[in-house]
Amino acid sequence: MPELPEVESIRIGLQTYLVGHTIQNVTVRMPKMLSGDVTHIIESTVTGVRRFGKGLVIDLSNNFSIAVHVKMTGQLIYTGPKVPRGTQVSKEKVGKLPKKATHLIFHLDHDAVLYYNDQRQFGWVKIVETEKVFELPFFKDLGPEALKDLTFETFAKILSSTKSAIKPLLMEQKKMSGVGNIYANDALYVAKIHPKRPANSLTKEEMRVLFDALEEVLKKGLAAGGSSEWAYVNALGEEGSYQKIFLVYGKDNTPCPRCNTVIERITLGSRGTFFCPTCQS
DNA sequence: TAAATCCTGTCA
DNA sequence: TGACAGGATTTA
Repeated sequence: MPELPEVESIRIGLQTYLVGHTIQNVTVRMPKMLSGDVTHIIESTVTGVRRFGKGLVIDLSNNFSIAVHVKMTGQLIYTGPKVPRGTQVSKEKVGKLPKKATHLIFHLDHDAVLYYNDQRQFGWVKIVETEKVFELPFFKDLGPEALKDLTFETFAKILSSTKSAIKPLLMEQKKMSGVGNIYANDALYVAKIHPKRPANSLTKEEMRVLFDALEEVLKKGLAAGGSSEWAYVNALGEEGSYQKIFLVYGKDNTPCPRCNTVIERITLGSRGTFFCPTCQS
């Protein structure tokens, strides 16, 4: 499921290849995936791509933006000239496009195309004035972002202020943004903290260890180009590799890398939660 | 704070 | 064939 490292990988790809392209036309195959007036973006040129938490903002030359949240299975795939390197995108990696789950097709100049695919249709694409991006519900209430503006002091304050379980808390985008199920599970494993621990029961030292663990797993995710356990691919349709180094996520019934205890799976906040019952207390 | 909602591919 | 997964929002 795309979290900060996955969405950042998409952002980098779009920033590299999409910027400078002009949108000539848009094919809307599933109207419910798109909101806003599509005529506002025709003939406008992409000037930059920003990311806030797990949200993306494609900025256009006419002061409009395309805000995107890919949720579980959304994909933004660019095909066309790779401007920086001057080579073509490999057809093998991208696969045949459009496909069944392709809901929006942005036709660009120079025979380039941006596809929005979404198997489960949980994501959204919104056309909005650039200055009103932060009035959108998701962006409006976004908490400080992990790896960027989330300081340890703020992190400690967030944890101290509630007795709710630490793992679901890490995933609350209004408290802190960018962390989802995969990296929350792995960070708690690195920090040797049980996912059900009340957040305010952590000692200052444990909070520090967890803060550093979060940074560590997110950076590893970024270095691996994200994880492709589900539908995630980057802006060129390529998979990441972090799923190959999952520590506990999806590893139930396999031995703990540290102590060989069998990894357990429980449901916490209606999310799959994986941990080592020996290491994490 | 917990449960329902959206949706479809996957798996038992 | 039915249960299940799951981010964020909505409802109870």
